[in-house]
Amino acid sequence: MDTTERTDQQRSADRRRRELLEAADRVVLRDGPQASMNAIAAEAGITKPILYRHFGDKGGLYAALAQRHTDALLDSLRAALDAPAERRERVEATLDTYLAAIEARPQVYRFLMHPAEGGQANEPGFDIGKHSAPLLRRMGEELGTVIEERLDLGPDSRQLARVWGHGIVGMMHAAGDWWLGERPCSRRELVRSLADLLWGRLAAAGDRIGGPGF
Amino acid sequence: MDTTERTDQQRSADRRRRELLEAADRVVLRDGPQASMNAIAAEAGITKPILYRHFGDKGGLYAALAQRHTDALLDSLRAALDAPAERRERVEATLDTYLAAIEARPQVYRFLMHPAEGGQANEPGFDIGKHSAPLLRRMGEELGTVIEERLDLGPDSRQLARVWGHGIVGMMHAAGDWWLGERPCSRRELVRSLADLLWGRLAAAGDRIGGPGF
DNA sequence: ACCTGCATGTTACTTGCGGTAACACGCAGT
DNA sequence: ACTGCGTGTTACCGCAAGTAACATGCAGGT
Repeated sequence: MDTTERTDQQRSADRRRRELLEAADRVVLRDGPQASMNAIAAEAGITKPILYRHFGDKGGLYAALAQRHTDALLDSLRAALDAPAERRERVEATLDTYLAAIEARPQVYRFLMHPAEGGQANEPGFDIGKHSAPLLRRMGEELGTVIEERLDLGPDSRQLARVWGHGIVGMMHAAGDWWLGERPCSRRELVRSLADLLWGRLAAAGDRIGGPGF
Repeated sequence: MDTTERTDQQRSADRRRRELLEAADRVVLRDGPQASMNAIAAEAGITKPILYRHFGDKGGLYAALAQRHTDALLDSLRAALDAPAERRERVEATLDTYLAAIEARPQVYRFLMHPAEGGQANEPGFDIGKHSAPLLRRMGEELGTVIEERLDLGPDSRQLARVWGHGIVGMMHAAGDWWLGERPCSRRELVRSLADLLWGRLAAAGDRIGGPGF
């Protein structure tokens, strides 16, 4: 039957695709976001056109690659979010999970955050990276959904939850990016500081002597 | 005298430099961050090598361009931060100033946030765009300084203030980016929602029926 | 056995960009 | 008139994305 035949072929193609993605992964892990198609093909032991047959263009490959890592990270975050503990504990666990991930694989993380590197970006027929960070968006939406599901925010809760989701994710991201570059403190301290911020310590803080305060 | 002569030349060079930057500005405003050196040169009515004589490489041009806008935006933010009003009012004014800026010139804003486009990045002697967003970093540092200057945060206030600075800026950025793409609400509403987040409404919110809440 | 279809792989090319070398003009000062 | 120097050009290199055209291995039908 052609169904079994096609299934066989499809499975083989899927396997190949996964192998290629893993090779690409290794290269990105080594070279960061500016990994070239040639380098990826070489790592996989093949040549460029095959990559293009499998993924269309560089944007396709990057999207597939990004989705793998994004899915994995989102799973971890969901686990931290779903842990049986107090709200503050879970917020801290979520922040810590994210920071641990970017700490473990900075190159991959940079790739996920800034995949628009493509270069001249000819985009003949397709618009790769029209806005830059699919991971940020997905995390923001996800967190927004969770917040809306579980918190009682009164009217406009949907809007508010989504804004907060994107806002919190952005806070996490920017602080993590800065922290990763300068390492001004331990991860634990960073987590506590950010959680404190979310817990309203900014509003609660007293003014410093000499001025009305921020 | 050679002093006056050199001053003349230097002034002429500076004028030229400013003209070139304005031409580059126009192109970036039109084409976004992927504006090519050729296009910028053409807009300025000259050819590539002159750009390279003035700015060294693309990174140099982008850095100069970024600094102009970054300085301007930071000035606006400082003004909002320094207004004579309650803390909450000023936080909202600052958020609104930033959002108004990115709303007015999305292309420029995208350029400032993702200038790492460099491409193959030969980097013969220099490392352009090693981390991606100088504007974010500068805003984060600036805000951190302001917070530390004016708020009494107890011990470790320096660390805490810097973390908060980068965190708040990141929140502003991510939420703004998302908002700019989807326009899910008015700017005013967005500002209020973010200020509410910073004011601890996340911690204060009640659980929804059926679960322990986020 | 033979031909056909198809996926897989290759080499060799085009296009477009960042960046540079070498050459040409204009205009001070001696 | 000759020299230095800043301004401008054309023509080129290297490299990366993406593509066309050709080769090969392996099903399955006749």
